[in-house]
Amino acid sequence: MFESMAHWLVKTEPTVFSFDDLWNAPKRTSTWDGVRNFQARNFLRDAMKVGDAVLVYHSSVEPMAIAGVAEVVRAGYPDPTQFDRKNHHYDPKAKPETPTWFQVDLRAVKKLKRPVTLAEMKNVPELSGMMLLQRGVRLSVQPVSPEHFRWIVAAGF
DNA sequence: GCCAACGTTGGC
DNA sequence: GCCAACGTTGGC
Repeated sequence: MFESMAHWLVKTEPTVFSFDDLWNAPKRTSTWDGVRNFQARNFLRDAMKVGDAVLVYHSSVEPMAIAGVAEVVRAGYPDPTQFDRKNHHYDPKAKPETPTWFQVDLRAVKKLKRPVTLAEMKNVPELSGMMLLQRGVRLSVQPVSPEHFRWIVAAGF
């Protein structure tokens, strides 16, 4: 079971929702909603499983960095914001019978003592294959190899 | 604030 | 089904 645990990275703009917000949420848990990209949706819907480990990355902020580690506590289920007309993420084409967008629930597990910055990661040869660091890749939910995951957690400890 | 890169939409 | 136009992401 443990060996099949997958590793992920999710991006968030901390001005909207930060790792600290997750850390301070009831039970340190929150839904991870609002993803509106099909490839990311597929990971949320089909691939992320309870117990999977997740790096939480802060984008569009100084410094851009991995802020902490979370775990999946509920696997993919329909994102209700797609049906909410008043929500910024409302999708008029989505139908409750056949939801388009999915979310998971995440629980904060570990706050890195030292955020691991994008600038730092770019200079680490071992991380050069990370999807996050590839030119033009802007997936907000992406898989991470166990090696890359371990390197980052160790660097931030 | 800029803009490269990418995803989506819609006319044809 | 092509592809130009448009919108978004997200680093710089």
